Amino acid sequence: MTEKIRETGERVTIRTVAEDAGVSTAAVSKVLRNAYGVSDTLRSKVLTSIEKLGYRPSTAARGMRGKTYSIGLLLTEMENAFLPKVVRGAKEVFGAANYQVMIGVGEAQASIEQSLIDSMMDMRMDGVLLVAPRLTGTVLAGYAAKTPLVVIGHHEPSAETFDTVNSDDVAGAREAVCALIASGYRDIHMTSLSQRRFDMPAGEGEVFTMRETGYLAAMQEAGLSDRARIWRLREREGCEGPPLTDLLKVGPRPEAVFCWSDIHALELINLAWSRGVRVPEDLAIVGYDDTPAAGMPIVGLSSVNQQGADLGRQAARAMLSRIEGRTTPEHILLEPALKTRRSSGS
Amino acid sequence: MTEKIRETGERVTIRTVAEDAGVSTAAVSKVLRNAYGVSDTLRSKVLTSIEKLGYRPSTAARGMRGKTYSIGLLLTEMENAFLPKVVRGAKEVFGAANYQVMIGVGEAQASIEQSLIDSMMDMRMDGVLLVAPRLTGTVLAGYAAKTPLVVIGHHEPSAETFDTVNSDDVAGAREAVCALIASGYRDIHMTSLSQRRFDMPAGEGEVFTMRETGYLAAMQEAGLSDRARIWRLREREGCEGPPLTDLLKVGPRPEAVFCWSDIHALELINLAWSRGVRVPEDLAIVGYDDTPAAGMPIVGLSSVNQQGADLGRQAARAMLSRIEGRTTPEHILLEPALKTRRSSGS
DNA sequence: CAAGTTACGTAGAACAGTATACGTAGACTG
DNA sequence: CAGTCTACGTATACTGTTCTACGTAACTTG
Repeated sequence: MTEKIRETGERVTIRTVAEDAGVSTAAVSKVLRNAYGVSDTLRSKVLTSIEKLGYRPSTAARGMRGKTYSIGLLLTEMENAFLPKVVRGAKEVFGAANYQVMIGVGEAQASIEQSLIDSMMDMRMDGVLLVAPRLTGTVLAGYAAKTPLVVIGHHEPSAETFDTVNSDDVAGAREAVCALIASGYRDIHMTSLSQRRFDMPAGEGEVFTMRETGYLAAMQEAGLSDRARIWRLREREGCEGPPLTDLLKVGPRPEAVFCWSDIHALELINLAWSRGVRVPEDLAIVGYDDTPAAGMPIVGLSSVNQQGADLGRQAARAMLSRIEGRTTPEHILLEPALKTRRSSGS
Repeated sequence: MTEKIRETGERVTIRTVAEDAGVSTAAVSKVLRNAYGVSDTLRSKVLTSIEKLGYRPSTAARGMRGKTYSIGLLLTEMENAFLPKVVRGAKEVFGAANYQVMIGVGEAQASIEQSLIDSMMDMRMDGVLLVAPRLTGTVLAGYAAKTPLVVIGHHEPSAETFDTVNSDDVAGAREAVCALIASGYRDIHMTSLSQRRFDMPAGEGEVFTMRETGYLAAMQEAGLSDRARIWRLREREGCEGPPLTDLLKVGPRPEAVFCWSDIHALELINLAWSRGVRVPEDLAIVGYDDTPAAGMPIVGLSSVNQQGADLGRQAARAMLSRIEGRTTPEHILLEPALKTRRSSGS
């Protein structure tokens, strides 16, 4: 009955290896997971067979009972030039721990994000790492109940079931605005996004909300509250719409603008250039994220660097410890640093 | 014996659904795959149970016998701003066919690329789509024997076992160089990468090789062969090294430079700006890929657009038809188009 | 109305691993 | 020298699907 050594076609499975090495499949499995109870002789026998046959364990099968040694990483969109560093940092740590990272791209839609997270769980990935998701804390908690979850770029310090890793956006914004004030600017406006949810407790929410808080705090500390103004632009609208062009009109034009992201800052700097508005003489600009484009000499955009690689690394470490069994939440905050370039004046 | 309805903990499997709907697991599976042999009554019974229980099929288990409805997409690196469009195009087609796309990032190292492809196959993904891989045709053929394989940005027109989708890099380069010639430039140089393999038949190889061919052809057609010069820069060295700065020295400085990629072109345009070399008056520049940075008004870099989204879409279509069973190879070539901006003169 | 199709469902093997219970040989103890 | 402990391997149940083979009921057809 066990004699049917019929050719299984091509695929070399754990059984092929076991047969070749003259041991049981479980023994092979043990060697693979270097579990307890394997002698050196057995181990080497199995290892040579694996080598000889070019065997690779199937992650799919593995996922049914054990772990898959893979992590799902969800990005909201690929266009944001800030993400590569985060990914690189995370991959560095995960790679060292022998985890593979598979990335899903959410196209900036909550529904796509959700279906991707579901897929990652369906694939039995060992954990899911979210970067700047467009999901509410409730939804996140729902996922956290089913899989180890770590979130980057989403402030939720009271979350009990998942970890968050963030740059201190309040401090970053404050630093940027303080630098503008120190350079002598007084009429400092800010560009931000339109709010999607209004029911957030203080200290929670999306990163741009935190940056607004930092902006307002810095303005207030300098006694400039009455000059503060936040231009809320609809997302994906770009800066072509009336709001941002209005910002450049001579009448109400501020002396300086703090942009919640380089996405806005770069559009603004280009818009200014196109209309002959000199930067920083007529308009100083500070961005956020310190993307590669900001660093191009021809652009020279001052921008807050939030150490993407470190965010990624810390998040990956949190994930690993959570996979190891940690259940107490961790909420990590990293210090950003303003990178000063031409666009913010002297 | 079948009476042990002991609580399985939490997980709702195909069995839970079958029990709830009062049918066999196979019936549920059939509904899921909408296979032949399911009555409307049975279908709706199963569907309501699925809905009620919030059941989701496990991709991992699915991978063991059937397909996983997931595609592995391998990117060489994330930094290249040309990739998002390709990904978006591919996701568009895959998404419509209900496939999930999981992305792996190769960090520009062949060994990492290989381990990612292996992982994707270990996860039993239904196909693997490679973008500008650093792998040889032989290695690619090896993978193609084991899984449906489509490659973007790697010319291998004689490959029998996998498909390729490319922009016509020879034509693109020729168009770029012809445009420069038409604008009156004669001393036109090119930047490229250092060759890694020299044993390629004509018509095969990496994209920059093709672009060199197009450059040389255009120069020859204009009788400028003796003025042609290719500066080969080591990869990842950036443009800080001696070669590229040399290019800007007054003595041998060309009138125009065709860069194999915006990566070089942007560095060059910034380098020129920093040194007071006017673009295009002192030096005209044309890049390749038409990345977002090239389109910024402040940069104004002319660049060859190779329709990334279309590349992605075509590749995804090829993948789907290959998964459906096609075995004859397809080698698709798309027409690029030069986007003219300030940097290439009048 | 018996025989032959056709449609619908089901049981159970298969897939490629993990994890656990259990048997055994050798070392250690009193 | 019998009894216990421990280290090591093995057998086997288990995971969540797909898929093949088969049984049965309803519907045609002669």
